Amino acid sequence: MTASLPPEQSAFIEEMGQFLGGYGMTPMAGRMWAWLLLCDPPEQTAAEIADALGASRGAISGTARILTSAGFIRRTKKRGDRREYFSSPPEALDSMLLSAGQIYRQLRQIAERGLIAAGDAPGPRARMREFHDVISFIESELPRTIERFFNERAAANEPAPAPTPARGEVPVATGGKGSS
Amino acid sequence: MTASLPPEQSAFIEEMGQFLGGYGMTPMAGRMWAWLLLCDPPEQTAAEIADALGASRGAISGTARILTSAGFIRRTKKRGDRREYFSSPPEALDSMLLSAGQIYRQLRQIAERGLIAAGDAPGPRARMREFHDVISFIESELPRTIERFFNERAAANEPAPAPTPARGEVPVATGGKGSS
DNA sequence: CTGAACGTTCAGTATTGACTGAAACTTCTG
DNA sequence: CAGAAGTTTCAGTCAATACTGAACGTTCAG
Repeated sequence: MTASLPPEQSAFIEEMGQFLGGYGMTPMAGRMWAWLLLCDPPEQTAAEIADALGASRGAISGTARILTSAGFIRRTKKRGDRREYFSSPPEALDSMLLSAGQIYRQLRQIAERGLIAAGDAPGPRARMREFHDVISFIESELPRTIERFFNERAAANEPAPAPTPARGEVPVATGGKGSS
Repeated sequence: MTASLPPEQSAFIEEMGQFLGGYGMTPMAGRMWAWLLLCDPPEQTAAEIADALGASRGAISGTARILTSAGFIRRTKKRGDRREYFSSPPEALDSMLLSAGQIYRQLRQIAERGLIAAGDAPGPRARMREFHDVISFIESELPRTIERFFNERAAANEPAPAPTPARGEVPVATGGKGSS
């Protein structure tokens, strides 16, 4: 409503909404995450988010809980301030990839039950076995691939072999922003 | 439903329905695919499927089109027989994994537009860059992982032919794609 | 040619669930 | 303590959509 965002931004927000909305989450979850990815003070209050997205406070509240429990956003509370700040931390990406991995895990579990359901009929059993094996392979390989990404990038960014190569090497501008 | 299936089978069917239903496809698509994975004559007519799933012909017809265009099932028409036979071919798994890969592709494209939307504000740009790079990496690595599975399995099957002829089952496509 | 079996299309229905908005609850200021 | 600012909860609304069932089109047998 009050939010007249640049068209590219509202387009991105809407696309993320449709994307996540199409894959099990709510559209609002996608919009909120998108906004927290591109908002300029990286930490925003519920009111600011609601205003930017033209959504009700209730929707923000409910969505915030979902996104928090999924590890997509972080809630920060400051003493002496009733307000609660939301932000999209670097770990959000890990959480997202982890969630994607969980999909394969879930499907593999279903495939296992399907293998039982197939009984000992050779045809069905062969088809189900194939189904299960492919899923199972992806399930086990995906985390390895993800880890490889972070290893490679850490090596590229930090030639010094630090013992704790935290992946969030981007210094999230903590503090330093005035009140609005 | 006219056909009362074993509880494990209907459980599997329902789980697949809920799974695919939860991720963008319709529940019926999941149920139908599940049934084609575990039905004993691997090729079934629309009427048989409708009966097994307790669904209407219309639902089967619409779902069949979706699944066919997605490459999840195969339609076979025999001359001298008006009926049309549906089956779940081995390539269905490739199609499924390909679809999963497309998800990352789609998300990467959204991330690119997000990068534009971020403009040149350092904070948003850094977050969006990270977002984009992770997705992009997975997008490019996943096909490689899939190919590796088929290569490894083909290597395991090729030098030592299966000791059990397994009755005229279709020999699963042995890495049939002209990859090189 | 006539009739029947099969598949497709489409309007209608029922369900789901995402979002709104107001009321209740909590936390900080004067 | 009283009042205000902020957040959560929840019933209600609205739109999306998955499925049904009947009518239509099509193909093969008699």
